[in-house]
Amino acid sequence: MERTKKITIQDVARYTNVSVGTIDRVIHNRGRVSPEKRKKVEEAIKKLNFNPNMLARTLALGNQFTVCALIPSVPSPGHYWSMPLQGLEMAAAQFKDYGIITEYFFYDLFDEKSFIKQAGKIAELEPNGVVLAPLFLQESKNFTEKLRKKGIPYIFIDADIPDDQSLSYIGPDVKQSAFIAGRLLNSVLPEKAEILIVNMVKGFENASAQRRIEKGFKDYFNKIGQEENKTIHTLTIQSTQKEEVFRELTKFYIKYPAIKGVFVTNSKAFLIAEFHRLHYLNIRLVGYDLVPDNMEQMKNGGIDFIISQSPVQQGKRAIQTLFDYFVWKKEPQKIQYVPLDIIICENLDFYINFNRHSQNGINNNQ
Amino acid sequence: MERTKKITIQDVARYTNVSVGTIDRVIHNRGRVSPEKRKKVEEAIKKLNFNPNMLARTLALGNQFTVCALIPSVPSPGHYWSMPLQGLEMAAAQFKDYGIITEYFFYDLFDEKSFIKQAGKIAELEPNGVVLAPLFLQESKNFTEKLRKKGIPYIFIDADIPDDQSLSYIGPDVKQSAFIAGRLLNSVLPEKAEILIVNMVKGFENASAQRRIEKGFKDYFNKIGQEENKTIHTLTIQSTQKEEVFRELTKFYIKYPAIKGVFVTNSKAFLIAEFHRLHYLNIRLVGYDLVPDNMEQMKNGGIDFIISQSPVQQGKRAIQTLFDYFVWKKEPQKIQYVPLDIIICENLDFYINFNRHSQNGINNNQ
DNA sequence: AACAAAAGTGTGGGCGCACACACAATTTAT
DNA sequence: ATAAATTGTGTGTGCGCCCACACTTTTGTT
Repeated sequence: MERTKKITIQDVARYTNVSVGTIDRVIHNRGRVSPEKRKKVEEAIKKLNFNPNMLARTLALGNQFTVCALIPSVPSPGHYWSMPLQGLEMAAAQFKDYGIITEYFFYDLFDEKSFIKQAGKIAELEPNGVVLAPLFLQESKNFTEKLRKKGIPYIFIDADIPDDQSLSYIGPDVKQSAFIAGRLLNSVLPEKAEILIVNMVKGFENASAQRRIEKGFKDYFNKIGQEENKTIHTLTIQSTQKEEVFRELTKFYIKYPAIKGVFVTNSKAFLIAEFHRLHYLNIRLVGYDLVPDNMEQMKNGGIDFIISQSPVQQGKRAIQTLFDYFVWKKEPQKIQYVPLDIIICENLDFYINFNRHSQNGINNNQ
Repeated sequence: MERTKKITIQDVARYTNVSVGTIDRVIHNRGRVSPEKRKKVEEAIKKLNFNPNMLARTLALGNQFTVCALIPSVPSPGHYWSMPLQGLEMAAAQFKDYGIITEYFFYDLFDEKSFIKQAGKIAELEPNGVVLAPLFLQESKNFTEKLRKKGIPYIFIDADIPDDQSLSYIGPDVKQSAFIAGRLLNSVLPEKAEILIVNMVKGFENASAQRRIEKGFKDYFNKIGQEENKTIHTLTIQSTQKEEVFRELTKFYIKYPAIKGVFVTNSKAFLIAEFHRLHYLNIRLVGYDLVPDNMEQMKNGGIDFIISQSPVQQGKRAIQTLFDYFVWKKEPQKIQYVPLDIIICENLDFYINFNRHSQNGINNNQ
């Protein structure tokens, strides 16, 4: 078909009888151009509908930006943190040719020392930007303070530290996610029922998130005026080890045998599901995150609902945001909540498949 | 920080003591290079980890691709089809500088003549690729046949024509979406209940999709062994006009006053919700698509679940797929199902907000 | 052997843009 | 008045890559 000739800076120059240099000057308005010509050029740009070719611009500028990502390591293939990582990598590939260089620093989810160590490395590198999952509260605060002093912008993913001067937070609205959990669990429970919230903590993870989840969950039942009908217990287990969890659960269920629904505030709902299955307990279960263990339990009916917080998106978005910030000088929104997907047995497969394949990415040709 | 010098074709040339021309020849293996040098170059590329800069390549090649999108027009701001369009536009902006030129052709959802007319225009233009929503079955078949003859690849979005030789289908798995609807409705219904499926058709839309939805919905109840407990009625209304719909509903509900749950197979669930509200009917309701009217009814409790089929994603994906096909010569998957999001009152806002803002897009800086 | 054809290789121009620099036309300072 | 600083403008080079073309060497043919 007849090609709509794309107009270049040269076309504008010819049209206005000035040199490309002048055009360039008015585009970047760095002065040195007479008012008349400037006006003529500006009009021509409008009239010809000229937009600079970003590829050429990027190529000509040739500047580079390094961004460091500080996230938990991925101990096993299907682990939760493989998903944000995947998103980061996809976006990194996409923007590679734009001069975005992405480096990854992994820390042990249960060892704040490793966090400090890796954070130190990043601080030393002095990158142009940082993406971090601030799972250790105090250590993260120390780190971001250092970054602030050096003038390095940083973005939180997955968990937030409110009131911190981060460039942006990209992750779930935890309170709302708890509301959803409440709603979902409530929908499959009888009018009157006892409910259990299970917290599992190990190490010194950013526990404020868990507390906010718990609160949101309870708030939901207040909000809908069900606080009379539903008794909500809380069980906090200082481990994610199966044996330990099972022991605590046994103890609890003996004491409170009337539990009809359970809400697990982290990605370990599958443990509870296993327990239920083992003891032939017919208890509704809601949990977080589309990890393989949870998917398996969902498929065989041990988990009723999974709330997924777009982990891949989070990674992608983070890089995207920094890219926009660096290259287009676009100030991001301070808070970027991601979709909270409700997963049930029936739509499970789509979420698995859709995110696997070359979701997007300019450059996924190898 | 010390910048990881990105290696170029020149570096490879210097390293291997051959000219860039030769390097270029082996990269695109278009022959004319002796076996020894070829080997040396290939090794060097591996060793130096050279990847060609896609920006430079695109710039140098300078070829253009026109893609035409044939979709329903957007009669009002919040209309369903504004969302796929939004996705198309976002992706179009993203790939503009890569030489992808996107043109839109709109047809009237209720007028197959307009479809034929617009399709004719596209055929005349002979673009490099086409994205179409094949809502008119026969007309679409005629169109794609013409495209096939001309060797123009095309992609279906939103609705599929099975067994057609399209490059790809990007849209929901309708059967599965109906399963989800069944599951959701069932979860909020008593053990024994009467259910109503409402079809609304106007004009000659691709009705096979609706039939597949209906079948999938019924299949779900068979699958879970509830066909005994649930009586499923079907009501087909030949209009989407409020008055007409209300009249038919009245007639139906008088005849079958025991209906406890309704499943609407298109995006007009809000009409049913209004009717229920008007007559103080406490009936559970499941429908499709996050259009403003539905959102409003969901907020005031008239709709329990909305299933959303990632409309924005569909548009984005379509352009992305053609881009990959043209520029990277990447053969797409024949079927690309999109996520089926389950929307409830509690997560509604996220879906609204998240898709509005610069979801992504290299080039959204103006 | 002589010469044509083919294979192998390097050079240079161009894609669209940014920017440094040279120079001309001012304006300002001395 | 002249030198100096300032403003206005054009030219040229390079970003990394692709490709047409000229050139050299090898191979094949009668």
